[in-house]
Amino acid sequence: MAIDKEINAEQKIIEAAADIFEEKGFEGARMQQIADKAGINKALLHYYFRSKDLLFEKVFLNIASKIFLKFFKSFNIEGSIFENIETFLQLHQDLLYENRKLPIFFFNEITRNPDLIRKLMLKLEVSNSFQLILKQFEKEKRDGIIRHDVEVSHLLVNIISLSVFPYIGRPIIKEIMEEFDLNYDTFLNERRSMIAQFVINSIKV
Amino acid sequence: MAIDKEINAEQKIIEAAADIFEEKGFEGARMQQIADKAGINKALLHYYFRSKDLLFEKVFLNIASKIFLKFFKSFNIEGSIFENIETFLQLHQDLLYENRKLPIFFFNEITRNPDLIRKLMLKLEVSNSFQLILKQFEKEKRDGIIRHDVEVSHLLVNIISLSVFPYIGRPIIKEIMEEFDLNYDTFLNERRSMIAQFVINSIKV
DNA sequence: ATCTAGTTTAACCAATTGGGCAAAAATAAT
DNA sequence: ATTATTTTTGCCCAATTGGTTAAACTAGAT
Repeated sequence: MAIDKEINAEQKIIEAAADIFEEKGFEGARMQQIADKAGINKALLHYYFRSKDLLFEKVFLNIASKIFLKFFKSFNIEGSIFENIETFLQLHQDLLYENRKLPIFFFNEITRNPDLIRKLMLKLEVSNSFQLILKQFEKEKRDGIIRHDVEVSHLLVNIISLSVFPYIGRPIIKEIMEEFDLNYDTFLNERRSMIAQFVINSIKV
Repeated sequence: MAIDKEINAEQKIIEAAADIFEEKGFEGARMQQIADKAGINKALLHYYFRSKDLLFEKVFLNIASKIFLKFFKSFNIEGSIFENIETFLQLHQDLLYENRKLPIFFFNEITRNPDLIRKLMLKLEVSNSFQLILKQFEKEKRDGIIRHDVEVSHLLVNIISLSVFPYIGRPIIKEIMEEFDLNYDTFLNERRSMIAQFVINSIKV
């Protein structure tokens, strides 16, 4: 924390804003609250970022870029995706667990303002990265590692759905489970191996 | 529309509020906008519902109840779920397609205010209804219709994940698909049969 | 030491927002 | 027809919010 002292105002703002925006969303976040959390005067927010919109855009693209890069990186593995599916499903789960609040935040904000997606896609090469994954799936289909009748774009969406949705549905899943004395975090943990098995069963030849 | 004339103010407010809240969320919605859409004076909102919070709660529970009831109803089918999985996955997809904006709205609001879930569960018997579905799955497991190593609670979450997530991720899925001249609605349509196949492959004996 | 450029603050502002109130209009009861 | 009750409206209000501004502070250059 001694090193943290040297951090400049601009960076302090970005970090505080990330926390507040992630928790309250764009509409619910207050500039004053961000300033308080950053420990600076509210006017500094405008000095560095002009407006709430611009501050949000900066922070949003920051957060989303980091996660997407880590996600894409997880696919850079020797050997076929099919054979390593358990490995990087574990990586995804780690990523999700460390950023539980991110999914609902991300999807809510891009629904509110779809322009954010376009800006994100310009900053990263989102489409390209997805395309690379799909090509790898296609190759494994041709090589007979994956069933021939599997539609790869659906496979990718399926994997993401199975991983991400339980985090989006957390409040209701948690509440229902607790009614039956079950634990939500245990449930998430079970899914780590379960999702892999579920997917493998559906696509193995 | 001639009959609609007879509709009273209270009902007009509820319908207008549902539209606005669903589109803008609680934080983004404005009481004035709801009044305008309902074609009545803003003070009437408070006359009938006291506050924005109470109006929202009423509307939210209304919307959520309707959908959940329809969802649970879809499981009331003769014969095993496994054998009819295609049938009611179709029903779910119809339900989702008619209410595309609902999922992200619902999950965002219960994340913002988890108390809504508790109130919903008191109004309906959500836990009980889910429990019934799980029991049916268990029975089909014992009867050897479903693989014995399938964990039924995960199966249910998997099915819901595969169905619902593509609607939550709509903005980004749509944007990426359009980059490759593919159509999002077509994609959703393909999933109707695909999800069933994907699930069947994972749980058939 | 003082000048200069960038940084930070306190105080302020206009606009918006949820909400309240008293009068008016409509409806029901006598 | 008149009274009582409910519904609806116009107008107002205090609080909040994003944003501005001018002054004060800081540190490096001369």
